[in-house]
Formats: sequence, structure tokens, C-alpha cells
Amino acid sequence: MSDFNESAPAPRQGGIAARAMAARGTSAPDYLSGLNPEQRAAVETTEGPVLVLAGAGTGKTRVLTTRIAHILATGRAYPSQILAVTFTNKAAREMKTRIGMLVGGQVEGMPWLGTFHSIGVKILRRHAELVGLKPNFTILDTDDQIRLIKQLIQAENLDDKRWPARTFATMLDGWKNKGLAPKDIPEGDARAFAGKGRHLYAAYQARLMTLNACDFGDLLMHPIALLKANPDVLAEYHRRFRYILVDEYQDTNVAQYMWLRLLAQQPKSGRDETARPPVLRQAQDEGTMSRPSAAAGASSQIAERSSTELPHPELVEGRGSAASTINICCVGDDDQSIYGWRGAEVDNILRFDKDFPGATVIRLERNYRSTGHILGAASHLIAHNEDRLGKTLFTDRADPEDPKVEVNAGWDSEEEARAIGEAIEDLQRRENHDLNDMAILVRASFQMRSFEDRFVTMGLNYRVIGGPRFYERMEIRDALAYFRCVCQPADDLAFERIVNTPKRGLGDATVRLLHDYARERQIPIIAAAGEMVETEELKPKPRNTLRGVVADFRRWSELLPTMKHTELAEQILDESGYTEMWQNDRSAEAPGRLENLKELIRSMEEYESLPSFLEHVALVMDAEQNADTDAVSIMTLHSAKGLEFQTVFLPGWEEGLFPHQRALDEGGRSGLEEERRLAYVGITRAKRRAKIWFVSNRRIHGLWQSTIPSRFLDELPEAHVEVMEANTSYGGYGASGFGGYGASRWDGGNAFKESSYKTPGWKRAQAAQAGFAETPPRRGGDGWSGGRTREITYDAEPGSRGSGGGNGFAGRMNDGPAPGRGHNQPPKKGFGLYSSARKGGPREIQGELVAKSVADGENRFSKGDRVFHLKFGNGTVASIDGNKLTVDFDKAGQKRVLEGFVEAV
DNA sequence: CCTTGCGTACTTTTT
DNA sequence: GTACGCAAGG
Repeated sequence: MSDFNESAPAPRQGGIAARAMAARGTSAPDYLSGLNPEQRAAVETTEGPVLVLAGAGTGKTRVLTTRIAHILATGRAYPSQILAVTFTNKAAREMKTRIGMLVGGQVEGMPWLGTFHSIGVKILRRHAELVGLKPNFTILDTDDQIRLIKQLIQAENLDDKRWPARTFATMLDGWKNKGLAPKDIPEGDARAFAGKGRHLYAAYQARLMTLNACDFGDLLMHPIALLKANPDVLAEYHRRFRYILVDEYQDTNVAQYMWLRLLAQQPKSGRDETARPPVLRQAQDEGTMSRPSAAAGASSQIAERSSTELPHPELVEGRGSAASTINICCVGDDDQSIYGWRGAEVDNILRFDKDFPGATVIRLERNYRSTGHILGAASHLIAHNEDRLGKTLFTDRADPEDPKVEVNAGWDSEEEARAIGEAIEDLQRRENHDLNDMAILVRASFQMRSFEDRFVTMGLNYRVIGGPRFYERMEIRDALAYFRCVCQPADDLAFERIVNTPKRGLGDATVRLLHDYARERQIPIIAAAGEMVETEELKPKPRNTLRGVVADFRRWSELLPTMKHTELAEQILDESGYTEMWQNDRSAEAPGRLENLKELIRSMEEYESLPSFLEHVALVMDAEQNADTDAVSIMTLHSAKGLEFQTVFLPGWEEGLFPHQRALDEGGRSGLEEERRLAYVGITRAKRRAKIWFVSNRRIHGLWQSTIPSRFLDELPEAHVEVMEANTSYGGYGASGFGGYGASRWDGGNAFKESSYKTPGWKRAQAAQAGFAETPPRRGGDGWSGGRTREITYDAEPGSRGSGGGNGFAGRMNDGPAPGRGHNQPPKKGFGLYSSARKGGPREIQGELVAKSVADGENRFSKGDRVFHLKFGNGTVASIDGNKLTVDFDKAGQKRVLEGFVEAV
């Protein structure tokens, strides 16, 4: 609350503004040197709405941070008068550091640099009571949200199987992304969930209010509602924020757009979700901050500012339309909009100049990251999209040594992993290539597995980026729930989460009783528990247990003010039996979980108290990956956005996977275009080398399916692409084999051989694709599941370029069993691989294959054999069922394991 | 109340 | 193929 009143302090000695000003040179300041003309324009056009279309690798972040430094250095605004929003904490952090580097020292006093959500919280905490919350409201994460919804669905007597809470949560998210309150949702949605859609939404919101809680969507929704309903509050913010900067504008959703429009005080226009009273006021209204009205323009701005407030009279020099005070600068790239499925509206960026009339649009097209081949390939590909503002990346760098973008074919996903693994080792060996500077970017996370398996057997260091984040892990959430109960005795969801964790015999029945009791009396569950242990309503056993739990929480709560928070946290976890629970857990993950808990306590050190820690956790916590060790990164294309690598591997470019079938089915043309943008993002991550792969067989949902090359391959320009005829060290695996064709060049000697779109392998791929393009689209199916592989025929004209990109539907390839193959077996081709794994120390991964490909009756083991298992140790075979063994392990007890996972001793 | 077994689903993910 | 969640059994 405080800094509103001190909103225009004189620059502190050594404060950011002061230092920035001191750093300012007489002519062009240091920070401007090294910018190209477009970048410089983007930095210096401070007044009026500006859209910076920043292509991949064109120095977007640099522009953004330099712009802020410039605004500060020229005295246009104080740090506290700049609103700078990003999407992720990571981006916010990076911006903070980089501004700090420009301006020198730490970025103190940029209180309004943060994510949409964190700034939303900040606004909301100040004015919580205006939307019916208390300032100390809790922020629910997805998990809490789902559990709460589930309760509501059950309360409505709906079958939670037919109406899953997950689905509702997704809908909710969609509504909130669009800024729709219960009364605003479309009729169709209102009738969803057995006609209770709207009712459930309203009930959910009501429940949040009684819990004094918000979900993530509310962090945007509430501020919007609040600002709309309270013009005086809105006016405060208008006076405060002299400059607004938005990162990754192409990712904003409707709600974020509304939020920005409100704060940017954009007057009513055609597309107006943010109707608001005209609140352009003169500065004399409030405080010392001055903000000129739209009409007042630049001159009055200077006139009104006393020397003590803003010491630099050249405040508003020239630029920008004097008639506009909307100093909003949005930076983004429509070609990198890949979050449509979670509510991002590319439209926001596409029509920026209509939303903000008179906007300056600046294109950054000079790329500093990649080679000409990579840019050429990416640009040509993305040019197939219709909905774009249009930008062409270029670079001056031209090195004839630069490799073209490679397209490689493989037999199946395992070969793909193997070949990429070898390519990585090759680069490492021949060029001393850092593993840290290589990445494998996949469309879907299931693809990661084959790489992990392969790299484990190869002994190649890798790290998976993405995955469940630290604070989403079960043990972390459990621990946090304990802390929440101690700090916020009204946190029902937290209490419900851990009453019976570790198991203490307080199951569903007891919880339901507690719940009912609490509801009836309108008190928090913990309080209800406290009361109920004094009554006869519970059975003696649960009653005594519960009494113990209640006493524990009382005790911890009392310790809260006096004890050091890290120690208290440890004590809570120990005394509750939670630590012990994992110590006794035999599973492989248990040690890791204990380690995570320690890490959690460690990370608490940085905070003052348990409550202040909890405040930050909800929004800000994530696990930093350690970059100390050299390792290849494996991640999804989505999480690769914003990163760059020397070499990038792009596997899985097959119809149905990439573009993904579901994106096609559900998104139509725009779905396809988003997939194409994803491909563009993938290629442009590479500085020097991009290696694309596709395979002809992939296992999807447990079934092997034949696949055809992605249409995106056809959209790459030949001039920048090299089609590789490949072979691997496994000889028999000619990589160019499509659906049963033998390796055409597997005798071709070492490594890769240059080829082109004219090679037989490529033509076969085309033929296959042409054939499929003719198969009628099948609607309403669930994509890849439920089919069997079908023989691919190659009777189409060789070399005929399939209609490829055009028809919007991938051919399906699931109509009958592939000849010569059981439909549930890995496609066998070549020789020796699987059988060689049977003897002589097969590794676990290959062992799995053995287990599956061995025919019945050929078992290696018989009852009574002594065997060894990596995880479970030694044991005795108790019974055999096909390739599954039941083994009595000496330590771990009886388990069913695949034959391939054990070895004879 | 806790374990076992079956059915179902299965792209992407930040806050 | 596998993981996860729910429903029935000990």
C-alpha cells in the first residue's frame, strides 16, 4: 500500500534513476551504441503506441531493456512509473538483470516489472476489499482448483466420471482467459455439464469467496472488474503508469488485452471490451504525480513538472504524437504465437494498429542468431501462413561453410534416437561441440522417451527441460499444505490435502463428517476439527487421531511467531510424520523426494517468514536447472521458445505428429498455421545447424503405425536444405526405407551422404504422401488411436509432389494389419538387433524388446530359477506367464516383472 | 481403511 | 504400452 503515496520521490542517491542519469552521455549515450537503426527507433520512439515486431533472434529483449534504460536515463519517468509485463517469471527476472546491467547495479525501484499475474496480485492485494476479498487471500493452484471443482460437481449430484473436474477446469480457464464472468459466458457453454455450466461457474466463484481465495484466472479477472467499477482507482493507476511495456505480445489473451487497455487508458474503440468512463484528468487532482491529459500534450507536461519532481526539462522531446498519451510499447512476433490453445489471441498483435490508432510499427528483421540457410528455410516455411503481418529475417553473415538444414529419414523412433545420438557424439568428437549447446526439440513429450532410453545406454549426458516443476511435485505440495494450514487456519483445501498424509486412518468418511460440520456452521475445517474432537460424533479411533493432529497444528501455530521459520518448517515435517513416511518408502523416487524437501527448506532461507515464503511460492517458484554439467537438452518445441542452440535436432516430422493430428482436427487451418509457427520456432532456435528427422514407423498408444513425412518438409526451400541419405552403424537400417523398402544406400560407406529432393528415398516419401493425400479425410475419429497399420502402396507417380500442404488433412494410415508383422510388434527390419540382445549382457532397454518379441514357449527361465533385477535385487522365479515372470525377491517381496528386466544368476 | 485390479485415455503449459 | 484413477475386495 505504501508506495502509492510516495509515488514520485526524488531520485535517491545511488538509486537507479540517478545512476541512469549519471551514466547518460552528452551525445548518444552508451547504451544506444551498437543498436541498428530499427532497434534504435524502437528504443527512442518513447511516446505514443508502438508495436515492435521482433522476429526470432533480432534482439527483442535488448530493445525492451534498452528502452526502459532510455526512459529512465532521459528522465522521462521514474522506475516506479513504468509498467513492464512479461508472461513468465523467467522473462521478468532476465529483464531485471539486464536493465540492471545497462543502468549499473541492481534494479531497485522497478516495482512494476513482473508477470501479468504477479502485477495482478499486487493490484488486487491493495484493493481486495473492492471485489469482496480480504487482502491476505490465498492463491489456488491447479491442483487445489481441481479438487474444489470435484467437490462442487459431486454436490450437484453429477457423475464425476462423465463430467470430469479436469474438463470443467479447462472450460473455466477458457472463460477467464476471455474475461467472461458467469453471466457473460455463451449459452452453449452455460448448458455444458448437464446444463449446469453457468451454475457451476457461479458456485465455484462463490466458494472461492468463502475460502478467501483466487485462482490464476482471477488474478486477471478481479483487477479488471475492480478497475472498471472504480474509476478513482483506475485513475490512480493512470497517473502512475507513464510508460507501459509488454513482452511477447502475441501471447496475450483477451483478458490480458482488456487489462492492458484499461491501464493504457485507450479510449473507446470499435473493439471495446473495456468500456470505461473518460478519466483523463489533470494532475492537480492528486498527489504530486503529474500526468498530462490527452489534450494537454507535451508542453503542459513540461510546464507542470517542478524541478524537484523530475529534474530533466527535456522530458518530452519531439517524437510521438503529441495528441496521445498512450505510451504503450508492445513487443512480439506473430510468427511465434504458439499458445493459441491456451487462450492467446494472435489477433491482438495482428490488429494492434487498429486498437491503438496512430501506432508506430517497427519491424526488427535483422537476425543476429542464425546462418542464412537456417533463416532461409524458416522464412520460406512460415511464408505458407496466411495470417501474419509479414516479416523477412535476414542476415549479412554469409559463410560458404555454413551447413544447410538437414532432412534425415529413419526407419522407426528407435533408429531415430540412435542416429541422433550418434550425430551428437560425432559433433562432440569432431568439433568439440559442447553438449550444452545442442538440443533435441520434440513436438510431444512422449517422444522424449526413446531419446532418454538411448542416451542412458550410450552413457550420453542429457537433461530434460520442462516436466513437472518443482512446486508441482507431490511432496512439495504436501509440505506446503502443512505450512499453509499453520499460517492460514482457514485454508480448507490445504487441510483436506494432508489430514491423511501420511496415512493415519482419517479417510473419506471422517473428512466428509468434518466437511459437513464445517459447512453447517460456516467455519473452516480446521476449526471444525477442533470442535468435533470434543463431541461424540466421530468414532473413537479417528477422534483420537484427529485430536492429535489438531493439537499439532495448534502447537505449530503458536511457535510461528517466535521460532525461526526454517526450523519450524523442519519440525512440522518431522513431527507430522511426513518425513518419516518417505524415509520408509522403498520406491525409487523416495530419496529424491526427501532431497526435494530439503531443497524446499533451503530455499526458504531467502524469505523472512513462513507466510512471506508462501506468498511467493504460489506465483514465483520454479526449479532452476543446473547448467554446470555438459548435457544435451531434450525439451518440447513449446518450451524451447526464447532459447537458442548451436545445433538443434528436430525429430518426428511426420504427419499426425507434426503437424499434430489433434491440432488439425480441432483447429482447422488456424490450427495448422500454429503448428507451422511451431516448426518455425524450432528451426529458428538453431544458430548454425538444424537437423530434421522423420521416420516411417512410430509407436503411438502402444501400436506401431506407419507414418508419412510431414507436409512441412515440402515447404522447405530446396536451396537451403540437404536431404540426407543415411545409414547408421547398424548397417541393416537404411534410413531411407519407407514402409518396407530396403535401405537404398546402406552400403554407402561412412556417415551421411548428400542427397536432394530427387533421390529415390525422397521420391518414395512423396509417393507415399501423394497416395495418402487422396484418401478421404475421416472426421470425428480420435486421430491415432484405434487403428492398425496399413500397407502403404507406392503406385503413385514417383516424384509427384503430393498435394501436400494444401488439403488440411493428414492421410490416415490405419486400416489393416501390416503384412508380415503382427500389429503389436515392433517393426522388424534388418537383422540381429533384437536377437543380439538376448545373450551377453543385454541392457535393460533392449531387454524390454526381447521380452516383447520372444514367442511364447521360448522362455529363458523356468520356475525356481534364481534371477537378478536392477531395481529389486535377487529373487526366485515363482511362476511364468508368457514373458512376464512372478518373482519372489529376497528384499522387495513378490513382484511381477518382464522377463527382459531380469538376468539369470 | 487400505490394497489390488481393471478400464480409460493419451499434445502443447504458464501463472 | 503405460500411467492414472476409480471401483470392488480384504
